[in-house]
Amino acid sequence: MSETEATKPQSATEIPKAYDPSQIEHTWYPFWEKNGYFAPQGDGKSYCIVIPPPNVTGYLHMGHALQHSLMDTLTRWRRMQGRKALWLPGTDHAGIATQMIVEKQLAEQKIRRTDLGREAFEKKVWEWKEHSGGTIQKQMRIEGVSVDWSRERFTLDEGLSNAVREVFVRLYREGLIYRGSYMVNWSPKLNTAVSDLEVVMKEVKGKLYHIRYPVAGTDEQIVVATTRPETMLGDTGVAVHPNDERYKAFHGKKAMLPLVGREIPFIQDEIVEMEFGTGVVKVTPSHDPNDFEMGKRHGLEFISVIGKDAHMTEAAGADFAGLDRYEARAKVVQMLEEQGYLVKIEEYTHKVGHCQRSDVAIEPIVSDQWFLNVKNMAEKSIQAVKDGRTRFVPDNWEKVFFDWLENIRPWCISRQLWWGHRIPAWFTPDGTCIVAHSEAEAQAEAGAGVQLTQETDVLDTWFSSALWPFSTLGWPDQTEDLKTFYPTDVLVTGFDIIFFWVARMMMTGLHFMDEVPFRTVFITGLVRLGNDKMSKTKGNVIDPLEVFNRYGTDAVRFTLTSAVTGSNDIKLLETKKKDQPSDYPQMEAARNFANKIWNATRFVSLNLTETGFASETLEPAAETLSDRWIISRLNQTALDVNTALENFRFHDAAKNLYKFFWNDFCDWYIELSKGLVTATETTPDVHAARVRIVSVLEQSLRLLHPIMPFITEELWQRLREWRLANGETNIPESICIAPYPMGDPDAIDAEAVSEMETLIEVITRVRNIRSEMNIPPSIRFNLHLAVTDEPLAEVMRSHEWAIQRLARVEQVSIAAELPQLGFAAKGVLTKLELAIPLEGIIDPEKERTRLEREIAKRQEELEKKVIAQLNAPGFAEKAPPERVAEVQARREELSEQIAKLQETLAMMG
RNA sequence: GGGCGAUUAGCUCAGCGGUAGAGCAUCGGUCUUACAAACCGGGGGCCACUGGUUCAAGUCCAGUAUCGCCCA
Repeated sequence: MSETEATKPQSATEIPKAYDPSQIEHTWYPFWEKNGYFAPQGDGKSYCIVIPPPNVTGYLHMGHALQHSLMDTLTRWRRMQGRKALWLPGTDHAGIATQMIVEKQLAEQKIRRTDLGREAFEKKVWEWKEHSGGTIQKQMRIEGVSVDWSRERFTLDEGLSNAVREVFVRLYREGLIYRGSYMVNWSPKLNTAVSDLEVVMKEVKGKLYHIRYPVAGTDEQIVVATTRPETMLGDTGVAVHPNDERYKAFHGKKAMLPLVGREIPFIQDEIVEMEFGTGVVKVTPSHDPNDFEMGKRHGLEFISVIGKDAHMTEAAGADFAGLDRYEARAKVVQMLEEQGYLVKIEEYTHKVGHCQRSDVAIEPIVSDQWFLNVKNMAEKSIQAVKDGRTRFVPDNWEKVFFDWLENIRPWCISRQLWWGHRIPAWFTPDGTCIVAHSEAEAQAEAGAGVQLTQETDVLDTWFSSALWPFSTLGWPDQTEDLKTFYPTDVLVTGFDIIFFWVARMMMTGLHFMDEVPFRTVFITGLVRLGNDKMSKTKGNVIDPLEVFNRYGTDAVRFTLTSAVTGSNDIKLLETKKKDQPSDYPQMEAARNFANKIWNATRFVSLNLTETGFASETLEPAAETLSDRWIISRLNQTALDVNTALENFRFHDAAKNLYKFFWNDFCDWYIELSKGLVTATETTPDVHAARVRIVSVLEQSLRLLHPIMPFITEELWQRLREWRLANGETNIPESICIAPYPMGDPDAIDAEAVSEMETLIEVITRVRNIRSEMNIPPSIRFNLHLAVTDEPLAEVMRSHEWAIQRLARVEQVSIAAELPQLGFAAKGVLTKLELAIPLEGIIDPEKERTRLEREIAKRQEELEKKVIAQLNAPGFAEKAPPERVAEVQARREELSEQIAKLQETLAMMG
């Protein structure tokens, strides 16, 4: 649909009978986007959310759908409240993932990236990004997200790259970034170092090899146990605990390394566990993190026997050089056995670090890498949360955050990849390292004519993501956006990236902006299908686009939003069907809700044919009881929804809206309004009823809009036409910039609420009796009401028509007492009694059973709850007097009701 | 080994100190002039277990069990 069509919805009377999301979604997004509604506007207080950037070549999954729904709900809500709201979109370059994909594609053409060379390869990746990028943005438009596309950023774009270089240079000059030869997690598959976080521990069934090492100059020998016998080729020591009595005699001695023949010293180190194996461990400083530390502490030799390709190096000796690490293991074991050094092999299950991305076993190796010392920044981040400058919702995540930051180690930020931000460091021929913003700056520092070679490594993608909340707002320039929107208000993300991303944004934000990057972090749960995590490999995924298409985007958004309680996982139910796509009952329910909204509006619209009265001509006093009641409920709902959203209680917000719209507005208000609203002659009362129902509906749509943007805009626009024709002025062009109803406590009329509740109770009781007595709806009967409270009697008298209509009653008689009626069904309510003469309509036996059940229900409550509580020791003395009075009142009420019901029963004979 | 979360109606979940709730499912009824994707009504719960605090405990505390997640 074109923009002009979008701004001119069809005439209200032509509203289709059934809600069809495909007819209305996709039409409004271009209208919103072209009119710039999502750019921050006005002079309100700023409100900002930065999106967790998805992979630039990624596509939408249910996790995005959930988080985007929540961020959009918050942003639309704040925008409608008049805040200067900005939701800033963007994507990240996902270094490893993207490079892997492009390498895989090249591999299909039998090309390796090294064949192409760095520049040509990078060009390929950019080409691929141009080709397959943009998918996620298109999908986000389908989601209806109100992001400001004009501010969209990409981690590798010029501005952000500039910020990355600036941060790197500053941290280097502050001594926090350093380069050095340390043990890192090496992925032999990806051929790069990865950070501690990118290593996942996996349980592996392996073997524990016990190997005999002779003690030099003696006949004695010790036995060491290892899961990685191939590393023995690089052993440069054996270690025991200093307190281990068993090995005191060996202090100062040397062991003879089998197969190699090298003499290696005994060392004592507290890290050795006396209980493990024999209490003696082999020390391979170049291939184990603990051994690395021990090697440093004790000045051991570092011999690398495994290379970056996970094959044995020359240093492993002629027998092993060039072998794969696992082949080498077999050969070492075989040779040890042949030479009599192998004591035994045990089955052994242990945890082995695996590369998160490629799933191969991590090889700890020593290599030159760049590190960021985050100790200080971590402490400041902890403090910021402790001070409440940033809070987590729910707050139990704060503990997780603290625990990790308290034990943090330097972050290895260099990656041996080609796709990413190249580290701005240059080396002179003599090995001097110069870190600078640009090659020109480095050259100036090195002196003209000095040959410079740039560092080939790139930075961890998370290094650039860590800057996201300020780099996207223009930093290092002091832009207006940066001043206006930093610190941002809310970050919505999953618990899985608290460490990867949230903590790191906190650290850099505090360091460079001297202020937290966000005030609140809302942590979402996982979207599951049944009990399982959705995963592509398992094939149990829901494609958001498929369900958007089937149930409507609004319905899926409502489903997800209403399922959010704290950080609990969201379990989506599935009804599997043969040869057809599964059904999702929760989404069906939400779609039915959308249909309800649709049809309620349809009902109202169908009756909006008259425009002869301007709303100003209404008498203010003409409000009916149901008007006062629905306005009270509307305001209460608005108050509740605003409070719920303030507190990130999305389920509460959605539930309140659902209840109000369906159970109050549709079930009662519309039903009660029908008589007037559908009248053929337009009297002032009729017109007033129409104006009021439009007003309540219109406000309801505004309340619903942040969660269900498409259907509410579509319907709101239809009402807008009539309102304009009816003389209303200053109506905004779009619901998304219309004010959000805040709810007014003064608009809540307690008397009207109470009276209306009694009316509802009467109607419901009559319906209940009809149903229980199996009286068909076609039969109409008379109703007698006994009301002593005069104002309430007046309510009943003035709403006789409502009782007649909604309870299908012929005639209503109202008096202080019930008349003698012969055989009648009786109901006892809190403030009144009712009777339905049923002579000849139904079997008295049925009524007797029904009455007995009514009595039994009350009797049970009276005895087990009320009397038990009143008689409980200490209740009368210690409970608050109001409470005691309450329970006593309940006792009176129940006793009275029981007495009346029993009387009726007795009269039946 | 340490920590976190869950355990309430057949299912999915709210409720977190004062009469056990919703949606879906189920059962019965309905062409009642917006909606059968609907309307009206009903049934269904030792709120995991064991103790404790309290006049009062799904609700607070301690422990147990089962399940799930995170860290080592």
